[in-house]
Amino acid sequence: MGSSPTPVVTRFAPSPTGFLHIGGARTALFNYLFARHFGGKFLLRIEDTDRERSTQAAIDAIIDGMKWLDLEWDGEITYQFARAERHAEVARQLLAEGKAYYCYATPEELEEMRAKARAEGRPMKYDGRWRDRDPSEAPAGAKPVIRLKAPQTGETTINDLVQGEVTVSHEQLDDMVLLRADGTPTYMLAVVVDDHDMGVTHVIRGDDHLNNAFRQLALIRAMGWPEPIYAHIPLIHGADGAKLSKRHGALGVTDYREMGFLPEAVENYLLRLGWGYGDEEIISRQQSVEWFTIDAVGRSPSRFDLKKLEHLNGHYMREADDARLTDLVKPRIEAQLERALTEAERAMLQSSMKELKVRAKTLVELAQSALFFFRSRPIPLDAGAMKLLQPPAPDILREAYAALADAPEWKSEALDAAVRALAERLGLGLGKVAQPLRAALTGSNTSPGIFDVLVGLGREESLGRIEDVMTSATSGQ
RNA sequence: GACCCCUUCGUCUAGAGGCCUAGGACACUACCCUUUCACGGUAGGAACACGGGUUCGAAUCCCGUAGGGGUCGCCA
Repeated sequence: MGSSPTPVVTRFAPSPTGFLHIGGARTALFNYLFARHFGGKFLLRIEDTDRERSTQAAIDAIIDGMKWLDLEWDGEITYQFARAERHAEVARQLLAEGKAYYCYATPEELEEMRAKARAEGRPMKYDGRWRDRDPSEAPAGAKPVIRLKAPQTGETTINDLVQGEVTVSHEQLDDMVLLRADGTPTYMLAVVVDDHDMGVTHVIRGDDHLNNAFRQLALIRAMGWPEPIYAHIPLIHGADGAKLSKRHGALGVTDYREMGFLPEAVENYLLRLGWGYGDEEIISRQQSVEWFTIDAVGRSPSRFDLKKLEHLNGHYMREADDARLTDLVKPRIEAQLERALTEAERAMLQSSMKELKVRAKTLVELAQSALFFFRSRPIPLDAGAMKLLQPPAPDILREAYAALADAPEWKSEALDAAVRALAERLGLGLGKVAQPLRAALTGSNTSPGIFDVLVGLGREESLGRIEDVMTSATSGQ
């Protein structure tokens, strides 16, 4: 493993204006893995300088999502807004050094400027009209912003760990606002100051920030601070190829928890989105820390594929501990049933988990498939079950009832033997007997193995359910 | 509009000049297993955006074209 000359410090810096979305989660994951790979630090900073849009609920949701994915950050969370005075101090320093200046241009003026630039096919940037003007020319009573004097000639090349060498001409840069008219810092100022003060060595973020990097670098250079290493990772796109948004059903990372996904499945999926390690598909946390390198991240955006996530989730559910799955699925079942499960029922659920989990791709499906165990008699029958109970099923069930009732013990092997013997005696395939039984016992045409169902349900409940459909078949319709 | 980035099966990717008649995974199809559904196994269809170079040889290097994406706020 390579060791960095300086300790690696990465950071995840979401703005709390909504939940932790799936793209943000991936950015956090990459930052986390990169730091852990090098034995460095992974910091969390909440960019709450937009007082209008930042909410405590969003902060809670982000932290909740990070914890769910087990992305443990080092040290305390940094809240950007709390550092506003420090940001302003940097702006004033730049002003004092002549590297920044007051600008009195009004919003209307700027709007007009942009419209004109666009019409003339020029970059839509601030034209620097107050750059060299004397503040004495300022309109009376107008509140100025502070702008950075950005370089106007030459070019900057960033050696991005993901994007490679990217060069932008300084003519493309404009004098960005550092401090707003109300004295609060802009994002551009805040990130640069915070990253510096926090000792961030590697800025790993979405490539929607690639252009910002050049402007931020101008500020860093004005301050004479060390430049961080950048890695701009491609965004996740929806199935239609456009930037992921709510429309694509890509919600907060914790919405995937609601949808019944396991965090390790989401993590594995996110990791493989835009990154690969040979033909490896199933990758543990330990392996990913060991294998992860940022330069192996692809440069092209990738699309979100729920099917693959489901497949991965099915895999991780099969591997998951039965007790853990039981705890996760129990509340879902209770919600459906609108009652609590007894201790005995919980135990039964757990002992059936081995059979149940191989058939489900999500916890939602798992809960659904386990529901029949806890229904009270007579259990509801779905369309598939009704079909299986058409004649001659009732007659077969009568025979089955007797055979099962006579079984020497209520164990899988004994019941298996009894039912097979019956099928043979009737000259039928096992399926001809098992399917009606399944319908009677589970109310559906799909379920775990019929003998596991019988054992799980127990003798009394099983025979009772068979009896229910026998009687309703004779009396009904 | 300007600038920046991207382009291998439907999707995620392997591939860093000959190992590629392009590999794996998801999805799909067929078959096997089988009491149903899954799981598992086997097989199959499916891609180097296009056009020029460079080279003995290009998915891999260069240049164009087309398409897609991103950014251009006193938002972050």
